Amino acid sequence: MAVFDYEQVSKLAPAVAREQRDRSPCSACSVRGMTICAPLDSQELTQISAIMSSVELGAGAPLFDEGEQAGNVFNVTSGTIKVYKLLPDGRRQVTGFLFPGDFLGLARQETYAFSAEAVTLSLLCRFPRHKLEALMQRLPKIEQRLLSIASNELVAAQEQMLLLGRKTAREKTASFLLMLSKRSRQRGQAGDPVTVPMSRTDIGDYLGLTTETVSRTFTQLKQEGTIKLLPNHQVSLARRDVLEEIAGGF
Amino acid sequence: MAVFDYEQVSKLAPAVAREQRDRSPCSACSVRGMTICAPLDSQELTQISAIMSSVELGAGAPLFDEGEQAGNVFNVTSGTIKVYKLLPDGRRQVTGFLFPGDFLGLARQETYAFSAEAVTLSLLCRFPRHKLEALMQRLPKIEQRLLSIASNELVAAQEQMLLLGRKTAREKTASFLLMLSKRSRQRGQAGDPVTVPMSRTDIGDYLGLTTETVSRTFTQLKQEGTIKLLPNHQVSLARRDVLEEIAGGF
DNA sequence: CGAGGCGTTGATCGTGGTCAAGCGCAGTGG
DNA sequence: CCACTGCGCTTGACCACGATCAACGCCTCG
Repeated sequence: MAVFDYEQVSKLAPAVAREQRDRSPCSACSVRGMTICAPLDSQELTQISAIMSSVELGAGAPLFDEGEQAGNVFNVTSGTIKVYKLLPDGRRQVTGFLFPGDFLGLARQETYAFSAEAVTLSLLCRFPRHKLEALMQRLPKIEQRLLSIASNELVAAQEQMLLLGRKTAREKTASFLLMLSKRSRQRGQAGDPVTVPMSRTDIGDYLGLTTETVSRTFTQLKQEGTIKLLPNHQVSLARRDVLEEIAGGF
Repeated sequence: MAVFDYEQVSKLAPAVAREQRDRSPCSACSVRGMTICAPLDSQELTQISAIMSSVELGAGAPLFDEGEQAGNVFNVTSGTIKVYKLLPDGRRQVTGFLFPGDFLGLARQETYAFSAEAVTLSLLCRFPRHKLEALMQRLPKIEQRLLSIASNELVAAQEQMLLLGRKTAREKTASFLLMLSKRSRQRGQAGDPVTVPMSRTDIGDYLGLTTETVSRTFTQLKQEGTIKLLPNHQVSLARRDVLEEIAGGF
């Protein structure tokens, strides 16, 4: 009942479900090696944890909306977040999925350029932007780390543009599964039976396709024996080599 | 004869046509306010100009190719550059056009993630990466500026993903023209009869369309009276309001 | 046990791609 | 000086990939 209760809360009181100002949880952080905290020593970790608070979001709970005052930046520590933009008539483009270790909220402007929402139950570290900026003055390592993160995201964004502009539905889908698998491995999890926590609609909005086309393409790949659809949002990349061939250089 | 001669050179000896190690041309730089040099005082400009050299590219001349060792970063001072990625079978996605003031080559990895090529006769400032990084240690302002540039590019990349994944040919084309106009104004040039220096093929590869579709859409917009096609790669946005309505919130 | 959300599948449609031809213009050589 | 060549742009006819519209099965949740 307790769990259920709080999921209710996360839906009703949007943005932030539960938060606490932990003293120094960073030392036990399982994804520290991949976040902005990676280059910091234990003394510096204390400094950054002093300005940090943690946030828990239930599945479907919004983190922030496009156009909102950009007061915080975040680090995902568990769960999956989706980031998207909308057209006035409701058409949606998911510009990215974020997993543990990923950074979120880099926006040099005053407002967020996109919306963010939890796909599954998620935990994040939250840093007030002005405090982080003040800290950056003293710890330039953080700034360097942010630049490095931004550069990597830029490379990924260009790859995604290639996918959206020039790949077929089949190629997009294969690329997507390989991307999930690669990122799963990067954070030390299994690369083969890969977890696909997001809905067909979310996948479609990420790949520039409709749910129906995504579903059909999955079925097609399954019937060829290239992938296997398992229970609990798991997909086995039975023939990774074929998938890579279809994806076309990813 | 001299001018003609050197255009020959730029086509035959690809990458770099002409270069010189000017002493301090930065003080006269017309686009300094929008580049990485913007936050520097005159003494710091001397330092950065010491590691800089300038590059001139003829129309169509490549600057670097995807996968190449990423030894330099660049600043465009005049002309137009296109940046693109290729699929193994030759399909191409132009991920961006660069104009005077734009920065190029940010790649935290060892190799370039994309190719770059001159659309028109262009001039660039070139900075060896390792030297710029060394300079960044002493002038953290540069690093901040780079982070700011990267953040802005990231926002633009997300906007482009929305365009590629979710807009129609008509919407894409309208958005493209408005983007050109906006950027032209940003660097202090006319916003209305806007210069469109790139070919229909380049536009198509940027918008995820074919040349034929781009051409047809231009014709359609022209016949409606929304735009006017003028000589010398000029396009008049006769009905900017209509264009903005078509573009759908850009 | 009923309701609603998500995923799958089928039938049909339409936007934009493909294939092809022709035009205009610039550069080239006779 | 002017045909010839080649490229970029346009236009037309046709096609196909993925969208749209619709129905249904399955599972979860109430």
